[in-house]
Amino acid sequence: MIEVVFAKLEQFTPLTAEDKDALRAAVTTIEAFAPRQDIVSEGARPDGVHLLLEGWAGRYKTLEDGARHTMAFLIPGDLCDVQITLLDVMDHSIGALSSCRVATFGRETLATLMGENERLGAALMWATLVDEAILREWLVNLGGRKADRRLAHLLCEMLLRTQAVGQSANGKFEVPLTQEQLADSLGMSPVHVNRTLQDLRARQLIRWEGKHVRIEDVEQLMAFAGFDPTYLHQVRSRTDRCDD
Amino acid sequence: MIEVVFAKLEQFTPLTAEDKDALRAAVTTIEAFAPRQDIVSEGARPDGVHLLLEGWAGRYKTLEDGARHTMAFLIPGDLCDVQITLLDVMDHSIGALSSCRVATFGRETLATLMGENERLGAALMWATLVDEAILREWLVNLGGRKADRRLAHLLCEMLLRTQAVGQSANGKFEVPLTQEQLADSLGMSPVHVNRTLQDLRARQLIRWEGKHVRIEDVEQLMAFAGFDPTYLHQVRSRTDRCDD
DNA sequence: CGCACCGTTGAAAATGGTCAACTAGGGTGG
DNA sequence: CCACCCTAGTTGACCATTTTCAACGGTGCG
Repeated sequence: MIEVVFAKLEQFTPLTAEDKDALRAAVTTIEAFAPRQDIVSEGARPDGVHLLLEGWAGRYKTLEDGARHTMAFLIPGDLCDVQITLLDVMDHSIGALSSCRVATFGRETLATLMGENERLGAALMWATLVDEAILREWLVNLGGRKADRRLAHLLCEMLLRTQAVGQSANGKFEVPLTQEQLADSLGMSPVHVNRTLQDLRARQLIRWEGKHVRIEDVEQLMAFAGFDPTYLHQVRSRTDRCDD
Repeated sequence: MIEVVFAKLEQFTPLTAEDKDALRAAVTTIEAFAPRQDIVSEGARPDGVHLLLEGWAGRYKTLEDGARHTMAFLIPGDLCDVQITLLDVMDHSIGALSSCRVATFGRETLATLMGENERLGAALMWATLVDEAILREWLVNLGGRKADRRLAHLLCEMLLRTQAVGQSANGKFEVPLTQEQLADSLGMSPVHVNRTLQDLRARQLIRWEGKHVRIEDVEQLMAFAGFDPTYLHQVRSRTDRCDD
């Protein structure tokens, strides 16, 4: 199950069997989380580094008025908090959006591992830099694009990211989110997300079946969204793979 | 002139005279940039790490339609690209917003320095983590707050950040930006920035004199904006200082 | 069966964008 | 020194997008 993180990291550089064993050995616990449950809470000083194995989670803050804003979607293979824990307190929370399984690494274990194993260290560093690049793109997406392009852009990103860890096939992937959770990340109301999704469906850009999205013509959706995949820094290109 | 970065880093931890000398010695060049000139361009692979000494710069991307979105304001003492250059290509640009002076560190010089000097390494790491925290807060600001609160929130941040490097006194600081540049960072039109500024002035929350902003009652502005300074992770509190 | 959650719809209202014009100030060339 | 021009800030009127409120239908589950 931890294999998913290998797929993630190997977008950047191939890992040896020893690298993988070392990572496997660094895992201290594996826990399950229910939807809406916090994996790491604001104000806490977590003891370990969390790796998402199954399900989706979100990085979020709660505003004065009680509204929630999601700053990142975390999918299987994503590390939640490699660096952040170096600061005194978490300035945001990480919460499960669907049912999740989460592995925890000991903080020091991982730190020494990154120090000793240069390839692994670089791969983990690359992963956090990509997360930051995604954050920047989200800011641009929110600040500069209208609702329909914005949603389309998010879906393009989801396609490429799920593809990279073998969670999509033939342009079809699972989005285990409610429209409200999507709304919280896009800075729009749930109602408008609903209408915008309908609009994208009407334009034949996407197909939505239950919790699954299918994108027939990726080129067309990317053109509509103004999507440029450079920011994902997926060095080694990857073809679709089936879920295992 | 490089002293400004000491003020910045000492928000996190005090530096010794040797630390400061080491940093000073790592500087290879100091350059001037005119407004609208790029300091680092998208697509480039910069050779050094840039430190802003004077003036303001912005991290930005250009959208499909030619619009520009600013993802961060950089003020004196800020490092532009400590980590980003580890990736293959810059996925965004850094441009001067006012007249700037910029110091450049040799990439390797700084890397070995961070490796050898633990205190300096930690301070620089802290600085980049804070930059990331600011990015997250901007995302929330953009996604979750209406125009007036959003602008007010940005001004609160600017006050605290300029204060921290001795660039503000008695709630008054310079904002060397046009309303259009503000608009590019807030995801709103220049016209609406103008009207929103007038609104804040009418509410007596801010005073705007030329390129200078004065905030009489910080508490009130923060309350209006829903501003919580935690995300700036200013460990060591600092009082106002005069420009030198 | 009934409750809770989610997606969906309609209509009214608010927020912010666009367009166009006008002003004020600073610099430049005649 | 003045005319000119460019930029930045400002204003008004109109329009587009998005939010809000309220209601309804389906579905899964205790």
